[in-house]
Amino acid sequence: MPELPEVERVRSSIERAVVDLRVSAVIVHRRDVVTGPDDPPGGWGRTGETVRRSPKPRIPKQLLLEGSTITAVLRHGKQLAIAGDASAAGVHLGMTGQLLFRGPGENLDKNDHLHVTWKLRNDRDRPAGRLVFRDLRRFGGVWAHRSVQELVEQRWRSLGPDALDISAAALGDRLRPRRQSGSATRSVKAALLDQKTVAGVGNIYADEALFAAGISPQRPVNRLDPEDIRRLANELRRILRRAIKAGGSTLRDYVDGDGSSGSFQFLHKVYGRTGCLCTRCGKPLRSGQVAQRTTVWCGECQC
DNA sequence: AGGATAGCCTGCGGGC
DNA sequence: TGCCCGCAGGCTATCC
Repeated sequence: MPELPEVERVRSSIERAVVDLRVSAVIVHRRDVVTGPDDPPGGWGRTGETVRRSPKPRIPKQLLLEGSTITAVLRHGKQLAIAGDASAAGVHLGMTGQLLFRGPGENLDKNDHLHVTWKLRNDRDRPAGRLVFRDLRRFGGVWAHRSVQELVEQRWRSLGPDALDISAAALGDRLRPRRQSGSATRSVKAALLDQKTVAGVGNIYADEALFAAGISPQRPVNRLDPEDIRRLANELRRILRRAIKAGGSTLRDYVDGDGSSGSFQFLHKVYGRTGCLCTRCGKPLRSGQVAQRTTVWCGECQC
């Protein structure tokens, strides 16, 4: 659910609250949500044939910001990084993840899917609240790194350019199949959801951008002309910016770092509106599976 | 190489 | 009321 606009709201709200504070202690309530710099990329014991929930090595607390002063909170696509002066923590919210700031008096239930707590102190060494990572379904996680450079190298380098300021030229370049192999061309929706094409787009904003650009989600990428790509890049940037202004889309779990929900869900033109009438032509919107995801579009306005 | 698929995880709403 | 089923969805591994 959190896509680029929601993650950007989390970033700015958290950054405002925690920059210049020092992490006096970090508490990992659930070790399997944390991945260390030398762990396998998918995390430890979380995948495939490996024994699930196998014991994993303890990660030194200094790698999870303990003792660091927070210098910035960064974002690329849907990924966050809390930068400290001695280490950096990557945070991915997945479906239901939340990064929340709580002031000194404010309480949270430790048993309520709370996985990591960073205790914060100000420059006079007084308690200044805490930052917590919550995640009901645990599709998200926290990545411990020695530095922001290491985090970017290991986790962000393989991602495409950030969708918020993607140019038509960059989008066109990324959409083009890496190698021409016969007729194997994926749909534009599948390409948009692929974080290596462009970082930050999920199911909601893919559908909204394709509707705004008048392009069918099923259209193969090799049948997009330069004008289609120009419109798609423009609409993508425009919708993401409007969504950030509206505080993002809150469907169920999403709130920003202060606990505020968004209102862009009221401005969706297609997502979640199967059978409703198209705002442009008045015909009912259709839905189906595209790129293995529930997709809503207008059969009249998008081709 | 890219596409389809399964699996991770929990809560909720619909149907019976 | 209560149970079962399907669905929601970001990402990775695996197989085709």
